[in-house]
Amino acid sequence: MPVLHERIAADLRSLIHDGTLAAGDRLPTEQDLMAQYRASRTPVRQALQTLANEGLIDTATSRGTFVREQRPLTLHAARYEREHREESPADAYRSELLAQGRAAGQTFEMRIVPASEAVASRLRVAEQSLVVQRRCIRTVDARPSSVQDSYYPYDIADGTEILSPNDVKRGIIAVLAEEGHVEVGYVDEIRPRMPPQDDERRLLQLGPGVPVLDQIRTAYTAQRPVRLTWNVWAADGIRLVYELGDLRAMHDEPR
Amino acid sequence: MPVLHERIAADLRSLIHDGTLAAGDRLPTEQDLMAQYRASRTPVRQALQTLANEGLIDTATSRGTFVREQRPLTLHAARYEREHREESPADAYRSELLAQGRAAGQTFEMRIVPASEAVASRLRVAEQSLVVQRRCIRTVDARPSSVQDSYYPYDIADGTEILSPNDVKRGIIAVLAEEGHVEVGYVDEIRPRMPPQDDERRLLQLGPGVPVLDQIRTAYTAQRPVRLTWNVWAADGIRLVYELGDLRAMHDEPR
DNA sequence: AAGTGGTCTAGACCACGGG
DNA sequence: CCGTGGTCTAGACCACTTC
Repeated sequence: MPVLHERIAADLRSLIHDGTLAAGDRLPTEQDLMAQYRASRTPVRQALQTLANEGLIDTATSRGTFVREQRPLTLHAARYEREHREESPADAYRSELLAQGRAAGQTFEMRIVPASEAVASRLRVAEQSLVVQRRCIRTVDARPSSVQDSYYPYDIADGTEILSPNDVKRGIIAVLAEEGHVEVGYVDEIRPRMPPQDDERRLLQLGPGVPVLDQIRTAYTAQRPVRLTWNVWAADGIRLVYELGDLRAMHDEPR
Repeated sequence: MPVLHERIAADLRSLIHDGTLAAGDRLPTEQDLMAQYRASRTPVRQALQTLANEGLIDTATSRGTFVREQRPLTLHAARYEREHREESPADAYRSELLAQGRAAGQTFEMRIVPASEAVASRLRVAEQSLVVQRRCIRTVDARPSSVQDSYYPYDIADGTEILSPNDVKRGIIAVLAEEGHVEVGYVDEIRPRMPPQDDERRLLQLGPGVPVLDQIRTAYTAQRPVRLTWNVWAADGIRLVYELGDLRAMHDEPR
């Protein structure tokens, strides 16, 4: 038989998995659990920390411990259908959320910043040279879901709507294309990262110990990289899907 | 100023980041830290647990606490070059590791098992119907790196090398093609998952609290799904790269 | 045998949120 | 004000590794 804190964790995990404790429900207090297991606070708190690490619960100081919503968002990062339908990415994002019964919101912000090493090497510009950063904080069901920073070389953005501080309805990719920068492909890097920087924690409203997922897309014309889109997702809230090849005949959704 | 355990964690984190403590080095013992900070064991252990969650250290019972190797493996899950060069996936994997100065190893195992719900829905076979499972445990630098389970519908595998208990040199995709099952595309699902099941923890030699990344590839012919390849990676040890579109002119490597 | 991390007890004080 | 989780002290015993 495992040790006490593991038994407590296993018991609570079962209650959550079998639905006795549903999303949003409050768990027994630490005092309750101490009484129930005739244990001291240490193993009780260790069990709760384990579950918090698993993303099953959230603790709220002075209020209690609550079962976390477990509905990861599914996003098609590359989709056969879309490539052949000319929908703008922003619209695709919104319609994909709606299809999953989620409410999408976003805030925009435009800044001109010196390129960090990570941005410069991908856009192939000099470090510290100016790039346009368009930040989009996306919310799902009124909770922050991702921080998306898109970067453009300044020489490309200059004099275009890319410098607009607002959402560009037809999509930045279309703007780039009109300016003669037609994207022909992109490279996506997917990298889980252990707990985020403090500012990311705030933006995404993450508890400590919750990892994030970077999705870094570098888009190219036939000549050069023209766009870098850096998404940071809460790791336990996201599922990315890449569809490759000719899947016309295959359009069912795996679960 | 933050609380004690956060200061201890921050101090140790700095020592690791600035190289004072290098990969493989042993950290001060809990007793040392208690003396150094004139603290009790609780905040010391909490600090160490924080770092363990961040994937920075490993604790080894009775031996000490050690700085963890921090060199994520980069794998091209989809690559323009490869699609046009006809290298078998297994070879591509090995050569990619070699290019990063890593030593690759793998063990094979073949079993015939009833399809779980997750497998059945993706391969579009009945739940509990028989499928062929080929398990490949991959090691990098003599440490387990991923567990890869490939599943094939039994009617397709029957009478082919897919039932062989050994590695198939030219690759299973080639075998499938010879049998008339030519893959035309695939769907990849990328899903971070909070700490893994106990058996996965053992196979991947993961500490508690370390998340994993599922990469689930369902490959299709023009008619049906014929292959399901389910990779489980230690989340902090992997970076996946997808190259899409015509990137012939663009073949530099982002960092 | 000595030292290490893993587990657990029994207390304490605090800040914060809600009646 | 009271209950909650967050932090911390000061001990204890254990299993295991290393010498």
